[in-house]
Amino acid sequence: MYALVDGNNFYVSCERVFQPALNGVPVVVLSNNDGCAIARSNEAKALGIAMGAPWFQIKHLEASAGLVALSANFGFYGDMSDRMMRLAAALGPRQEIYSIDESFIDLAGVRGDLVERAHTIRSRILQGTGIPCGIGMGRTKTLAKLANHIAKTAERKPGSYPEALAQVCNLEALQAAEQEAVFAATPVGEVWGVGRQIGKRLVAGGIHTVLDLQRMDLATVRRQFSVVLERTVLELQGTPCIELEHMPQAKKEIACTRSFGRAITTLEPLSEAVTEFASRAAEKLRRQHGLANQVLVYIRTSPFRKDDRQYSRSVTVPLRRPSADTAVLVQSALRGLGSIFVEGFRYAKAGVMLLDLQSNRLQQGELDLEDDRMEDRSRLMLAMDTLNQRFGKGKVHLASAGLQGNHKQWTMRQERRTPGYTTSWADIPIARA
DNA sequence: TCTGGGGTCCTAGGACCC
DNA sequence: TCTGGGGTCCTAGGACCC
Repeated sequence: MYALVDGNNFYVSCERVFQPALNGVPVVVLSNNDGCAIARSNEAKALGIAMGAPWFQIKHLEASAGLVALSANFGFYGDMSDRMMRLAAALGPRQEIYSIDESFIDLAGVRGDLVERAHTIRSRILQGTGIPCGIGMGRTKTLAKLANHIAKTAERKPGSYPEALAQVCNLEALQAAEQEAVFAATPVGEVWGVGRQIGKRLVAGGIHTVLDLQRMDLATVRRQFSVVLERTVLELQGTPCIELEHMPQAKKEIACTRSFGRAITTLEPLSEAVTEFASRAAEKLRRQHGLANQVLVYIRTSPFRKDDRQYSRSVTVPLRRPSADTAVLVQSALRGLGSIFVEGFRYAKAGVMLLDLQSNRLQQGELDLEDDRMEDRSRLMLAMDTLNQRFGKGKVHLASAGLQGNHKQWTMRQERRTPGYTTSWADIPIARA
């Protein structure tokens, strides 16, 4: 048995903790560049705002419907997430932190009334962090996800499901007929692993609900779709195929990519951006004690600007030896950039990815005379990381990232940023009696 | 004017080998 | 008259997730 604990409208809920005036108001949190809505309050959903809706298309709701939009404050959300995860962990013996607002809990060996226990944990999270969440439980991770969706929908849209399933839903506690009714009332696209494309194909084939999918013939699913969807059907039928990942796995690739605040046409600001992206990626790589064997860099124009001539290219630069050295990674990325940059386009986005990662504990011994120099380099990297951690991101960086004070042409827009309530001493809220 | 960022897994097809 | 079969590795692209 598994549970899935999931914060409701997570980023919006975080903001509401410190701005209670936002309760009951339609609120969205915007992606980087204030580009599109990535979290919506229930009131915003009720206004018909879709996930990922571009801000410029819904901006008029500010005036007409009192919509409030905030720039994403990921540092703050990450801190709230840690607090929530620590409380959620008490639900069972093992926890997998699946995303910033979701964790799976293995319920093996947990005794007593699971629904009651889940309600207790839910209250503790609400009291301890101010974040409301939904808890779903089932025999497999896919069923737990589904139960979570049912719990949240039952709360948000009374009448959609039995009232008793609101906030906490344990599918195992339902009678067979009740479970069938609930599955028959849930569109197939809500299943974990069924996205837009597969959902469309399923519906075209007459599979409309979770119940339809659960009853599909496995061989047919495999033949017409893939082993991946077959696994999903097995999980819906109660056969576990996806294990709980108790320990966080080392990343297999690390990316840092950004859209620019406005279009870039020349090489110099692109070089600055690529330097910074490679530096950020290198920091992440060192944090997981990894080394990269290849660096990929890409640049592209905006596919949304139909009138612009389009260009999109990437190149992979192999490294002479595995490395986590910012200077090595930046140089490789810049060399790659030089090979794909073409004048005459309006660039909207660039990115650096570190690929073919390995652990630095497995480093191949090398017969060369540079060992001392390499030692010095890794001490330099450690010093840089420590300084940046202590005094703030990017305080120490390579000169090609652009000197501070220079106004960077490519930085993103963030016009509605809220304070770092729990992550910055200067921003700590003050309580008044 | 204006549309995010960071991941994983699977598959098909080509290159290459014996 | 008339040119095999099978395996592995790599890459690009597509689908999914939050």
